[in-house]
Amino acid sequence: MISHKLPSAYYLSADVVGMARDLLGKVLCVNTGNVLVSGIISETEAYAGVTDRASHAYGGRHTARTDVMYRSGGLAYIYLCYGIHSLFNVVTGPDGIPHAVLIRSVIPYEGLEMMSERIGNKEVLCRHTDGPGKLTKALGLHFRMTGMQLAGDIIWLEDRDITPEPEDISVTARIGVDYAAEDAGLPYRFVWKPSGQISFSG
DNA sequence: CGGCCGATCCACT
DNA sequence: GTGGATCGGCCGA
Repeated sequence: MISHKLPSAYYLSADVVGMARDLLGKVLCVNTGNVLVSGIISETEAYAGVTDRASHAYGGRHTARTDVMYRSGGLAYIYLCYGIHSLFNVVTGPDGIPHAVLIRSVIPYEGLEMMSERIGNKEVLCRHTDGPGKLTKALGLHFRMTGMQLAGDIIWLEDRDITPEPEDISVTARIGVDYAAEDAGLPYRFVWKPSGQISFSG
C-alpha cells in the first residue's frame, strides 16, 4: 500500500504563510493506543518567527516551551491554552527560525468511533472539530506530546490529493491576537469552506 | 515566589 | 453577548 505520509523535507519551507495555505486539505493523522484517527485540515494560521508580535517566539523569546519552534520543521508544537485546551501547531522552516502553523479546524475523516468516545459519545460532526481546542480533544492530541516528529508513527500528515478550490479559500486576520498590535491584522489565517463534495483521486 | 495572563470553549442570559 | 473555568508559562521582585 502506498504511503501518503508527507516527508520531513516538506516542512522545511521558509515561507510559513505559504505553508499555512498549503496545509489546507492535508490529512492530520494520530495513532495512539493502536487506534488511528484523522481529520482533513480546513483552517490554519501562520505564526511568523521572531518578528511576529502574535508569536510565542516574538522578539527572539526562547524558553523551554518554545524551543521546539526553533528546531527544523516537521515537529509538533502543542501547548496549553487557558489552562484547559491543548493547541496543535506544525513547526515549519529551517533550523533556528521559529515558524509555526496553528491548526484551527479539521473535518472528521477516519476513526469516528474513537473520536466519538473522546467527545462524550456523541455523533461526530464538523462542529466538534472546528476549533483549535476542540480538534485536539477529538484527535487525542495533548500538550505533553509537544516535540514529536511529524514523520513518525504517532502523529503525521498525509497528502491524499484533496485539493481545495482557490475560490473556496478565504484569507483573514488571525483570531484572538488583538494584543499583537499592528500584526493583529495581518492576513495569516486561511479558511477552507468546501462548496461541493470533497473529491479524492488518491 | 507571587501575580498575571492566555493562538479557547461552553453555558447562560 | 457575557463571563467563568482552569493552570502552565513567563516575568519581575
